Amino acid sequence: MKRASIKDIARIAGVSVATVSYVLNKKEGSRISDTTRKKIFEVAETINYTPNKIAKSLKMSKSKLLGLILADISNDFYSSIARCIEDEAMKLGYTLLIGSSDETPEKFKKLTELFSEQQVDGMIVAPVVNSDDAINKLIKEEYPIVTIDRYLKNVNIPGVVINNTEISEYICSYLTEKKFEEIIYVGYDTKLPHLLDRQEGFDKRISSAVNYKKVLTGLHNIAEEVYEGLENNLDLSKKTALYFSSNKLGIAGLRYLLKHRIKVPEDVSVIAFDETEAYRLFPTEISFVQQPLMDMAKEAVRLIDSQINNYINDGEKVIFPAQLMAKDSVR
Amino acid sequence: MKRASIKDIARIAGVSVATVSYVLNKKEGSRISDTTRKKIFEVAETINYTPNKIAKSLKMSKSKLLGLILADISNDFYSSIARCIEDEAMKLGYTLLIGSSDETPEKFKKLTELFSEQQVDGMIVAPVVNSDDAINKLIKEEYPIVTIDRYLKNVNIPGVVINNTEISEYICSYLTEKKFEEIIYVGYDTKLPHLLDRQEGFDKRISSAVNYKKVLTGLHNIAEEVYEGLENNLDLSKKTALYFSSNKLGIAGLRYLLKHRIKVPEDVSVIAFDETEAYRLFPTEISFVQQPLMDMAKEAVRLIDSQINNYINDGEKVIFPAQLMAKDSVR
DNA sequence: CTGAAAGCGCTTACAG
DNA sequence: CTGAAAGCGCTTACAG
Repeated sequence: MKRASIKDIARIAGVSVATVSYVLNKKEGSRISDTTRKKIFEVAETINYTPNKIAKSLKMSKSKLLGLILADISNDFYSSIARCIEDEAMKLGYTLLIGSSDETPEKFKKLTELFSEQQVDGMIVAPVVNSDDAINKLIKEEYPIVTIDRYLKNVNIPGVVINNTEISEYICSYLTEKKFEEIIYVGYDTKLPHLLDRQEGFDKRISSAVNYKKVLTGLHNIAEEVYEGLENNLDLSKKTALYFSSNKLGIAGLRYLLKHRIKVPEDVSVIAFDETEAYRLFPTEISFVQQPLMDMAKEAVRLIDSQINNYINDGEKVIFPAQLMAKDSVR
Repeated sequence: MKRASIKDIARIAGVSVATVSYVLNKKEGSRISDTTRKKIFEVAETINYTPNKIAKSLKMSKSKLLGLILADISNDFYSSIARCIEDEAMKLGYTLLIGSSDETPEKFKKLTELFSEQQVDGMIVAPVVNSDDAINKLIKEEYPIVTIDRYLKNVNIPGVVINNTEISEYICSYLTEKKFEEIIYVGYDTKLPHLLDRQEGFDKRISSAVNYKKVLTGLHNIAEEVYEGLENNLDLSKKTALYFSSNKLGIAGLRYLLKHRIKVPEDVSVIAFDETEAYRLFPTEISFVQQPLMDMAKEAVRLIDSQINNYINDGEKVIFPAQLMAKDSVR
């Protein structure tokens, strides 16, 4: 599958490669006669020419490739983000390299290296715990990079986030007003700042009048740990609300309730983070926290593109408001 | 962010670029003294050298890039496949470009062109209706390409598929034995061969004794059309079974049942294609058809890799067996 | 209006 | 054991 090159076109059309390059790139300034222009397009068509972007990239020091590092592309939340980013990136002429870090700094680092070697023009990443080194290395090289969804403390790069603290504060107030006797926050035992924010926002607003418990799980064994946590903490004799701070937690928790035939909202009330089709197969419509993925994706791509074109790392975070979509799962 | 090159290393270490290239690539044959070897690694480390794969790609005519074209990366089924393929590809040193075709031949074609220009070494694709031209063009160029999940009639390329016809035959027999009075096949009104296979397999085994109906929807307005189809066809006075031939159809259908408080399996029995977390939040555990995604991904990557290393298009399809995971939704 | 030439960062056959 | 040189497929400043 030897591919035709610009040189082949030049030879066949009887012109120089320079001329071919000019007409194929439709450069304004260069005035090439319509005859040769036509000829060149003709030849290109007949020999089925496809430009070699790799050669162009090398010459131009621009690959029009964008790296996207997520925790796990098979997770609903991330695949939705990936989809939005794909669309936005394509609008600006970028092609996406996608990788999943699996929440491990090693894999994360490996992906940044891989992408960097492949000369991506920039990266959009959801950092994992202890990925500081990998990211700082990129920053030192002034590699364009922005975060999405997550961020890192003490690492100063632009990114898009949601108002994690505030939305959790809001949820807490919302639940408090409903006079629950007990509220269980189901979250992660992690150092990821955006998740801690969700927790702290909740903590901040919690009334001393309500019985407040936390169930925290690791990032890897979610279902089992949620089951165990609920088993040990859920007390149906009290009017209780559950707040799941991610889609995975929400799904695990709802499965627990289903399995034990615990009715929502009759026996217990539920709010879960993120939007996922799964919630919609639960017998009760679940109140959930919706993130504006489309807007976030658009902004992330805009940020990375502007950084690529003019590198300035002001560490600016663009904050989008998440929204409680109140349904029937809270009473 | 000017990056260090092999030339920089050579200059600082006081050797030629050839020597640097040799040691960095750890070539066996070339015997470079341990002193210079050490020196070169040292310099590379201190100036923070990252190899430029683009330059290497150009020289070697190998990019170690793989293109993956799916219908929609945000669909559970495809994002799971993508995840498996990502892992397998990485094992063989490939990096993944991912794109979503949205079931339109235009977008599909655009992606093949984009990927081809980016010099991917090969593509793994789930073709859409009328993508024949785009694919034939690649074949003519002897571009390594394999299909996954789907295939095209009259287009001869290797690929991995499941035994769509047989599994549907099996499901049909399985349901028939249970003496349903009415069976509704919910599928797509499409020309995609793998979906037609599912339908034909079912048709083939259907007994004239049972009342057999089909609800077919377009690829784009699934939820609404499933609702309407069930509204018009579901007759609860009969002992009925529903067979949803994809996860999207299954989810839409289950939502319909939920909304109308139709109990599974008391009022109606259900089998759905594909595995998705969503099914697990439905009050009844849903019997579903499981595809061996991991094996399929592995084989797809193996196929494309072997095609890349030694192009022979024998059009061979590797068929994996899907499996009915019988749960509580059929009685 | 068109072309010769340099150069992007690599690899490798060849020579020494 | 090491280096000079060609070349992968492009772009572009410069010259004519």
